[in-house]
Amino acid sequence: MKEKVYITIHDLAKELDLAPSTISRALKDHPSIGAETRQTVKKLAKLRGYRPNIMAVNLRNQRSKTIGVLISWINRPFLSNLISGIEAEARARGYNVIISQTTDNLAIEQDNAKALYDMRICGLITSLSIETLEYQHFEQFYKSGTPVVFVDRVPVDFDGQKVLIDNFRAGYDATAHLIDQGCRRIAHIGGSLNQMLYKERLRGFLQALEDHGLSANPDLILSGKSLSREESLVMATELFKNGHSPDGVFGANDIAAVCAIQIAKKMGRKVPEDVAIIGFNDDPICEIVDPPLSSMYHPAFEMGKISVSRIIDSLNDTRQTEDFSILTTELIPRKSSLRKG
Amino acid sequence: MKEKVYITIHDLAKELDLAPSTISRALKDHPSIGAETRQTVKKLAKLRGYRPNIMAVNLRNQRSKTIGVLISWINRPFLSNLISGIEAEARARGYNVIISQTTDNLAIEQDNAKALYDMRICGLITSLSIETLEYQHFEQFYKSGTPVVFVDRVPVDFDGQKVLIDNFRAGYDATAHLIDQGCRRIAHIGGSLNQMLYKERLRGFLQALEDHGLSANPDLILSGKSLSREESLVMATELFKNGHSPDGVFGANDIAAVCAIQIAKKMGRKVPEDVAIIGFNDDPICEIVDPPLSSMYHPAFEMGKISVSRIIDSLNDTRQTEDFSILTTELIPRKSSLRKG
DNA sequence: CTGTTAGCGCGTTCAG
DNA sequence: CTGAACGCGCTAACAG
Repeated sequence: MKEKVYITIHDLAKELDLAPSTISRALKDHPSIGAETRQTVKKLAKLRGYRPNIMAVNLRNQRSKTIGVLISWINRPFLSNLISGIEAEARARGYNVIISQTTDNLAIEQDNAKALYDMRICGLITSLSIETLEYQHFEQFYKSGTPVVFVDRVPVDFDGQKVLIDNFRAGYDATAHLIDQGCRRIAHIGGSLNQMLYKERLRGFLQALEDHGLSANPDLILSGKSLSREESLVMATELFKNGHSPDGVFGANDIAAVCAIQIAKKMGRKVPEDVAIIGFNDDPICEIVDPPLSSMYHPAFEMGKISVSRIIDSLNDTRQTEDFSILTTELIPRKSSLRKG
Repeated sequence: MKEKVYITIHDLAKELDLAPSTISRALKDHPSIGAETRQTVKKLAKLRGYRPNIMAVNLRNQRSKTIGVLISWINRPFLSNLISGIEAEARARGYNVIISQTTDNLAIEQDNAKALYDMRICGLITSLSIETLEYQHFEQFYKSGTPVVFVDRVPVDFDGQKVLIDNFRAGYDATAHLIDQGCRRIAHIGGSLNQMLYKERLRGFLQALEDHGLSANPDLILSGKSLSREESLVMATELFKNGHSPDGVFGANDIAAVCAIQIAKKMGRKVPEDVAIIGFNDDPICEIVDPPLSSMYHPAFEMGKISVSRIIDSLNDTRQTEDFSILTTELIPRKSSLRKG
C-alpha cells in the first residue's frame, strides 16, 4: 500500500545536483538565489509535484499555521456561522482551522485549551462557555505570545482582543422599536446574567424604557441560563400566565422570542396586535415562524472573518490600534412586531 | 515575551540523569523499562508539566492524528450536527479535527482535498459538494493508505467506506405515511438528481405510490438543485399554482417542506386538512413552523461519531466487515401531516 | 550566489 | 533493562 508518494527537497536536490538548502531557498524566492536556478528549481518542483512537508515545517518553525477555535457547540446557528466565517477567511489566507467544542462546560474548556496549546496553534479564537468566570487557562497563550481573540461571549475584567457587538445598543434599539410600535408593558426574556452579553442587552432594555418614560416591571424581567428551547418555553409560559399580560416582549435570542410567540398564540394572544415580539440573532427560524419574527441581525460570519484578521495581524506585529472590534447590529423588522401601517 | 515554556524529554533526562530514549519509553509504558524508573519518570514529567511536542511526534510518525473534514458548508443544520458528532468522538479518542468547506464548488473541493492531503491527515471524512461527479481527488488518499469515509452525499460508482441512511426506505416511509393519512395526489419537491441521495428518495417515493396503487403525476414531481429556500419557494409556488392541487407533499428536505407549508397557507390551503406535508432531516425549524412539520429524523450527530470510529478502526487495521453503515431514519409525525384522529 | 552543518523533539533501531 | 546514535524534512547560520 505504501508507495514513494511524497517527494522532498532532497529528491529535487539530487536530481538537479544542488544542495537541499538551495532548493529550499529557491522555492521561497530568497534574494540570494540566481534567477535561472530559481526557475529551474521551481519548474522541476512543479513537474515532480513537490509539496512541502508541513509537519517538518511546523517543527522547524515551532508553530503550526493553524488557528484554534474553542466554542461551546458547533451546531448552533450563531456559532456555525461564526466558524464558517473563520474557516473561509483562514483558508483564503493560508491557515488551517482546528475546532473544539466545550459543550458549555468549564472543565472541558480548560482541557481543550490545553490541548490546543500543546498543538502550538498560532492563534486562538474563542467564545466562552456559559459557565466561564475565570480565565487562567488563557494565560498560557499570552505567556507564549500566541494571540487570543475573544468573540461574542467575552470575558469581563480580562484584557485581550475582543470582537463583539454593542449589546447595550442593540438591546436599546430592539426595545425602542417595541415602544415605537406602541408597546407600554414590555417584558424581557434574558440569558444568564453572568454573561456580559446578556447583562448588556438587559441594560439597554432598561435604559430604553427609562428614556421613554416607562417604568420597568420586575415581574416582566426574566433571566434564564442558556436560553434553550426548554428553558424558554417555561419562562414564556410564566410570562403570560401571571396576570401581567405584557404587550411587548424582547427575547435575548431568537429561540426565546419564538417560544414567546408560540406560547402567546396558545394563550389566545394575537401577535403582534396584543403583544409585539422581537428576538435577537436573526436566525433562519425568524422567517419560518408565524408571524415572522423581528430580530436584531448579528453579523456572525463577518465576526469570524474579523477575528481571523486580528490573529494574523497580531502575528505580523501589525499593531492593532484598538483592542475591540465593535460590529453594528441591524434591526430587521418583521410582522411579529409591526403594529403600525 | 519568550520564556522557557515547553519542557522536553531531554530536560527530564538531564534532571534524572537518564537517556532521553529512556524517558520516551518510560512515558509510553514500554515493557522493557523497570517499574521504578517508570514511576520516577512519570512523576517528574507530571511535576514539570511535560507535554510531548506534537509537531515532533507528527514528523517522526509521518502522520498527524488529525482527521480532516471536507464538507460544503459548516453553517447548515445537518452538517453542523455532523461535525459536532465528529468533533465529540474524535476528541474523546484523542484525535483532532480540521475542517474545510467547499461552498459546494468542485474546484474548491479539489484544492482543499489537496491541502488536507499535504497536512498528512490520518483520515478524511467528507460529504460531497453538490457539483461533484468525479472523484479522482480522493485517490491520493487511497494511494497513501489514508482512510476515507463518505457521509450522506456519497459518490456513485466509486468504492470506499460510506456512512449513510437508507434514502430509498426513508423516502418510501415518508410517502407511505402520507398515503396512510389519506393523500392521493402526492407531490414531491426533490433535490439535484445528480445526487444519489435525492435520486433514492425519489425512487422510494415512486415505489410507495406504486405499491399503493397510485400513479405518479409528472407535474407533481419537481427537482431543484440545492433545495435552498429561494429555490424551494419557487418550486412550491409552481406546485400550488398549476391546477393540480396536490393533497400531499413530500419535501426532500425540511426547507422545501416548510416552503410548501408557507405557500400552501398563502394560497388558502389548509395544512394538513387540504394538503398534508412532510419534510426530511428533522431540523429545528420543524417545531417552529405552524403547523409543526412532520419529518424523517436523520441521525447527523450519530453519523459523525460512526464516521470517526470507521477512520480509527481502519487505522488500527480492525477490518470492517462491511463498507457501509446504513443508519435508520425515523418518522417523526407532527401536525402538518396528521389528518386522522 | 551556493554548499555544509546543525539542529527542531521525538521514536526506534542497535548495542551493551 | 538502558544508552547512543540516527533520521523524519526542513530552515537558518555560517562558510566559502
